[in-house]
Amino acid sequence: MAKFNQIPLRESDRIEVELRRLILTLELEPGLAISEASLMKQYNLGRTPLREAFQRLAEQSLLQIIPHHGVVVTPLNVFEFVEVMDAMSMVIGSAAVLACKHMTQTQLDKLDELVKEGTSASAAGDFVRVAELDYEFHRELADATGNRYLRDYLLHLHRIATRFNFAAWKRDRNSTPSLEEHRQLAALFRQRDVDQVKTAMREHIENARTRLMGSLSNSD
Amino acid sequence: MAKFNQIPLRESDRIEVELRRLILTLELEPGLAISEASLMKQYNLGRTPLREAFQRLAEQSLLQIIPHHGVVVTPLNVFEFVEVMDAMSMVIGSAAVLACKHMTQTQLDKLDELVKEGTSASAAGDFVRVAELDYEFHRELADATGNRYLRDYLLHLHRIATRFNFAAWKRDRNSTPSLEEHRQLAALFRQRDVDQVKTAMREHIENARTRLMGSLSNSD
DNA sequence: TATATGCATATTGTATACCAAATGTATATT
DNA sequence: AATATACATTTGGTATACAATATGCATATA
Repeated sequence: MAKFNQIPLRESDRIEVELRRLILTLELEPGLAISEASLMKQYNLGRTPLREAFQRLAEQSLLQIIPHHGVVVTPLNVFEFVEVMDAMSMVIGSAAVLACKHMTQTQLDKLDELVKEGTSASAAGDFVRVAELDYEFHRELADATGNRYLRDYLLHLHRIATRFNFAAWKRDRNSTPSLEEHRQLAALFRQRDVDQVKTAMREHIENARTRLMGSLSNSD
Repeated sequence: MAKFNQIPLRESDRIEVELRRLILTLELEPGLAISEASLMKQYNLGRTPLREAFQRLAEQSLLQIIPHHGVVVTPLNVFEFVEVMDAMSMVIGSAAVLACKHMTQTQLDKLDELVKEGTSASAAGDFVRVAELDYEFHRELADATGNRYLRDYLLHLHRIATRFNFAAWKRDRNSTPSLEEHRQLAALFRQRDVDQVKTAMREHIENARTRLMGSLSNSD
């Protein structure tokens, strides 16, 4: 009788999540060639769930499958970064307006909580956690837009951008997402100040762009 | 020495393309449950390429994989349609501006050619072909933006919308994409009239929205 | 040297058999 | 009617074998 109540976790889901984590944090280096055999041994998996995870991650632009050649972690380059941020800039304004209008009390509280957690994670120098919370912050925002397609797009772009965030941080430990801006944004959302939210959100993105461009443009 | 020269076509690619075609044209009815076994026999395939195609199509929101239950063609409902069109509206203006600025002579010619082909396809009552050409038109536009992420997003949204186009057409044979608007747009692109292109493109989307809403809102 | 050719090898792509896990349905029980 | 149980079906995953293709290396040719 139980119908989709508790989703069983497939092996392919587990490895997908794990690989995505490794890719986003750059623990799997951009451009790295991945072989099925090594991952099969390393994670004690069969080929089926592994290959299915590959398909999904490739569809998410995190892997590239070159037929009969192999799987490669999608490389990073500055041009791609510019395109992601350009794309983000085009929609973040509309997204912020929608989110501001629809955001629930619960979501507002969640934003505050994320900022608080982020502050301590930042103080502890836990960049991985900071990046996670940054993602969660933007997820609340994306959810609040109430538009599924916009939501998925925003989070897709954010994930792509995350890799550049890590790349910048690895070169310059001072290059971290701005907690202060998140705090400010959370406050503006609570005030339901649509115009200010829109402006602040656009600035937030542009600040992230310039901050990362500085760290990324050292060679490469 | 030959390196990635001619991409070999995998079975999983062939079935992915075929299934996508069937889904977009509604030959595979929204909500339909698909069984591996039947498709394996019907297309004389093994499970592996079939299941990998499923993964990719699910990632494209065209299929839904419910673990241990089955694969379902993603259902259609009016609310989803509204969300797609809202999402499209948010980016189509920026996209049009970029495309207008970057469009090459070759692409301008291609637009004219697509309009011409569309006219004859429409005269012949070949709706499938009209829909194909509509997609190609928007693909040229999306390509011309020069932003990969924006491009992929636009085409993703267009594909989702395509299913609603077919749904509307099946209820009302007079509900077809406006060739005249495409013709007008092609002319404006050629004139490099950014402002007019932007306005016309927005109207094009809104017209499509209202046209389809009329056909879709009869029950369901 | 440079290029071309052919073969051996490794890896991916596909097919198949088998088992485990979950679901849906039918039946039985209260 | 509602709940519980048993069974059949389907998918998820493993293991294995084989086919198809790419790569590397050795050799041959200019």
